[in-house]
Amino acid sequence: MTKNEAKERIERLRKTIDRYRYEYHVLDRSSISDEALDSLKHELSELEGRFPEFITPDSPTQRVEGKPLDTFSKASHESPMLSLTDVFIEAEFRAWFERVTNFLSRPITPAFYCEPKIDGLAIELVYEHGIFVQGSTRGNGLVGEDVTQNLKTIEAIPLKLKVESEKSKNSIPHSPLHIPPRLVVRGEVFLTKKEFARINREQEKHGGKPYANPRNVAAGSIRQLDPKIAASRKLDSYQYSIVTDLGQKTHEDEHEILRSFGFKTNPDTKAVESLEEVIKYRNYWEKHRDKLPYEIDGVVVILNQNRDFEAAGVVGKAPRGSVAYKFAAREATTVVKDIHVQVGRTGALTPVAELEPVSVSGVTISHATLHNRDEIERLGLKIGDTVLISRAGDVIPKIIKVFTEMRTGKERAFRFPDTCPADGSKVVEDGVILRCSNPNCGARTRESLYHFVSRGGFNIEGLGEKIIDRFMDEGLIGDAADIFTLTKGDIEVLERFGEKSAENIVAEIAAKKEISLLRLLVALGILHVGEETAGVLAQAIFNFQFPISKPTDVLKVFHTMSLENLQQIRDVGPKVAESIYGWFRDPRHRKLIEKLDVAGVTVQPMKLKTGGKFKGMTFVFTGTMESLEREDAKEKVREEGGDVSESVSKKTTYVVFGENPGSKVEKAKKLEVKTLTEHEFLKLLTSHTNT
DNA sequence: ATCCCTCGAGTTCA
DNA sequence: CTCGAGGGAT
Repeated sequence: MTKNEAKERIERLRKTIDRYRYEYHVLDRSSISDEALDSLKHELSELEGRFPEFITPDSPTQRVEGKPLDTFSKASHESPMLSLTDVFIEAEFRAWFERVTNFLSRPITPAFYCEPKIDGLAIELVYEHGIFVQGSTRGNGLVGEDVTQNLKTIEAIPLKLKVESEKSKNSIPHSPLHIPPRLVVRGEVFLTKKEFARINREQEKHGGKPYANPRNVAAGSIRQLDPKIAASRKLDSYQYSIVTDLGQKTHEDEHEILRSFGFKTNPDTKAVESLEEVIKYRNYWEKHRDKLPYEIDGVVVILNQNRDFEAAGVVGKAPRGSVAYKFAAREATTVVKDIHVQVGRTGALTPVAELEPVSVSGVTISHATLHNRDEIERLGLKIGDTVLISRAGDVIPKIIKVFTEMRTGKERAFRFPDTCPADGSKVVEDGVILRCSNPNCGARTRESLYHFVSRGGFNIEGLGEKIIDRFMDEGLIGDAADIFTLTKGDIEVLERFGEKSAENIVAEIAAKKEISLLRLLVALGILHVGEETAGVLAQAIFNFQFPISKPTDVLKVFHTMSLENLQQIRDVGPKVAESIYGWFRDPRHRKLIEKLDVAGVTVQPMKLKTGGKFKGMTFVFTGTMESLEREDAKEKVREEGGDVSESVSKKTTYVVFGENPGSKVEKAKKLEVKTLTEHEFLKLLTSHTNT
């Protein structure tokens, strides 16, 4: 990057950040998430680090946050309300503890108190003789806004402290004997995800733009002049610390005392005694953050011994004895370097964005699919744009927003090619999808081969895309049938293939020569025929007029069927029928099937179980199972006459879940569909009761 | 004609 | 996982 380019980018980043910061901090209303804003700020400070000559005093990196609004009267804090230093990775976290130890210049016992870091608004509450008298926001740390009236609408905040009975006083070790004349506590006001979603639904119903995050709405509600608005939003609040000295020795004590006074505290906090346990706690919640009813972006770690915490003092605007151990951001901003077009098995042209690599949810992302032409238009994306990306379902990278204000004018519009990038054939439209018109397109042949050997199809392990590419490029194979006539000698002469690996591949291929009718139909890659439809077809044609034992039998059967015949089959309508009909009448496909026969591929006789014990039931699998592969499990269900589906609906009989189940379990609960663990499923499978 | 349910296809990274 | 669209129900 040249100096001039850096200067321009720095300026644009500042402008963009300022705009969203204004929305965020002053209007409590933002169209982007904090993570997106952080990502932009991060790039800015990095650029400023490389080009310090461009740092200006008004840069967002130089600013101090949070000035109180004039609309509220001011409330001074008894002691400054500090912010927290962030750490993201284990090494940074360990470094923090080392810094503290060094600073105290004495070894301290690693005793920490951990709590979820809620995405909300920090508040301070003052009680006099047990009565809530004042509540305030953080403001600039020294002076905040007096929002007492609004805080009074929150049910989780007691208006009057609870007085413990003599009996319970004894059972709670640190419960104070008396209500102190003055008590100052701090905590967080937040919105549950559910309430946030409800408010956004309302908002959209009235034609407004949805809010980007619950923090903004919580802050906005508390900073309303009209308490009725705050009351209409069901805000929640946890308190987490006591400013007043009541003789508490640890942070854990403070939580206990808070509870005894009738404050609501977070139930998921934990006192631990080692760095490892903190890391475990943090990683646990990173994985399970969706289980919590509120948004969190990390965990707060504090030295549990108040003596240590206080001795550690303050560094900058943050206490040294505490850190925010944050999760990897789920959103980040980056730049689209280019857009290229991929050709799939069906000839579909898919645009893919090449990104400046960026870390999202702890994984470096460098590509993101753009699906189709419409998607690019919808986003208004140009090559060179600065974009916001996330991972759909925490897996698939996705561009969610284009920062048009970051444009320099050098961005190029992307033009979809009129010809296939792989072979130059004409491109034809098929709904929103563009396809290469040439059925023999090289890219399509290649993709079809990948599909042929994939799980679902012939399931030839050890024959991945890289190796297929290699074999094709070496001229060893031209189509799927050639795979079965590969010999050890063919392979072992290739560079980087030894005798042993050649042997393994050949053995694996030979072992998969016998295939079920269902998988054969999937492997062929007929448009609109996936696993489900293949299953239905297999049922329909097996023993149709003659038994099927080899690939050409399949060919014969389909040649006896008219379009009308095909449409008699369940789940087969005009489009699917047309596709199947045409496929088997294509001379190239006929030749392929004949070659498969010659190569020795055979079709397993189908165990046609009428009235298996799963008849009429539909199973959905999710997560990883220990004892058996997902494909095998599906097979077993089908053998017992059951159906397997990929999506949960009210027609689903059972959802079977293994390790790390996806969202399907949630959906099952919502639809009141029964769920089974792997163990329960196996028991059901081996039981002999016909239900 | 219209809605709802499902299926198919394509996609990323380690 | 998500989108688009095929198929079947209404």
